[in-house]
Amino acid sequence: MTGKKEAPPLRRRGERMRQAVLAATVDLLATEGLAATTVAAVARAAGVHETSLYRRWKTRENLVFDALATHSDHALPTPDTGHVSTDLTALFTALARYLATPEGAALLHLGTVRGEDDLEEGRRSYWSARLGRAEALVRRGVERGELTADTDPHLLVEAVAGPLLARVLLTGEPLEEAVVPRLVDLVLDGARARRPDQR
Amino acid sequence: MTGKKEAPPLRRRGERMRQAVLAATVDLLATEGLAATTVAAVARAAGVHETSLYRRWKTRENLVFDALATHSDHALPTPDTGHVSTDLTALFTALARYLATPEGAALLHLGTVRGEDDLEEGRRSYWSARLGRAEALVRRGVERGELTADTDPHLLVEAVAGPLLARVLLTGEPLEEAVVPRLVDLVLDGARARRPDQR
DNA sequence: CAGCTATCGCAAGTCGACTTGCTTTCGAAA
DNA sequence: TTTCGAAAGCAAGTCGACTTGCGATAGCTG
Repeated sequence: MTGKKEAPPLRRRGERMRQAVLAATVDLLATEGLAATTVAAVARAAGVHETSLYRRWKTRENLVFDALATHSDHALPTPDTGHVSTDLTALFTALARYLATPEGAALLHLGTVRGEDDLEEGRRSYWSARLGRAEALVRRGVERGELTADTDPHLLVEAVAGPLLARVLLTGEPLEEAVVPRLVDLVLDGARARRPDQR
Repeated sequence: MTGKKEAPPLRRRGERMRQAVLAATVDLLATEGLAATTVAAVARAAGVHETSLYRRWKTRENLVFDALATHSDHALPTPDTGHVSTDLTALFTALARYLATPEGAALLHLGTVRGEDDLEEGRRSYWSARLGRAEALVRRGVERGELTADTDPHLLVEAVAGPLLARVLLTGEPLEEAVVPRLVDLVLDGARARRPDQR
């Protein structure tokens, strides 16, 4: 036997526990699928009690979404090629690619805002942050003179991102990457065609 | 007493039962909210056994979605003003207005495609039908010469509808009707700007 | 190192979605 | 009218999400 205790129940607390649980969740998600990623299963895999999960994340959806949101951070680039078109295409192609994976689809489904007030704030802020990143690309394009000053970055980004999300969530269409540049071109052309006296 | 039977347990079957249940579901949804619209509650309200609901609709989500889908049929117009811009604006303004209601939001949430194969076919076909209706408007515009022949109706419609859905589902933004004409203009301008030699 | 408290472990239980096996009855064809 | 299969009623039970109350302890603070 080792000199140390054989298997101290491996008490996890605070941030350490959080990390272990999120890792176990992502792992379960990838290997067993969303349906099998039950709260009890995650608790077992992470060596933590089920109640603790509920106390920290309140609901299963919060837990899984948190895990996926944290995990997805490393999946989306922040391109800066000097051209709005290229930047947007790169960013949203990566998004499309990610949404085509099981994890991406799950993230999208669980990232849906249901109630009004509660702690869904996490969901809202997550998407706001992601879309905000894309809006920055557009703003840089405006500063470079590629787009007119009256361009609405928010609307423009929504027009590109919305269809991608809608495909996955609504019609379940394959979401080929080829649509991304077509969408970007369509929307950018539309933005450039706008007359400045537009109200 | 009446000459007829006083209260024969009001046996409902087949199509009659279906109508009664869907009506009861919509009613519950409107008065008590989505959370209170439990399968047991619907069964009680419709005077039908819970098991019967499961046998016909398989899941609660299918039931509620079916009820809302049937109900929403009367909420969306099929405009024909002679101009693509006006037509699309009218159609999607109505959609935006509907999505702003509790029923509309619920429909959107429950209309989300989750699994792959099963009987989610209803969801997919529902949205395909709606979007197809909008695509017809675009096609008419092409025939009238308002848009070039290489216009992709599917992509164009997605570009307008996607952002509306995304707002409700993801960021939960208010979804003011004013964005609809702006979106329509943006996308139509983009479509008109496309060069025919585009691959 | 003693003390304190937020955090976690644990047991027991609620609730609603969904299933299964069996009986009853409607309703239409023979 | 008789008959017979599909559709509905009914009972009992599984399963997973979520709650509650209480006892145990980790781990920072003085």
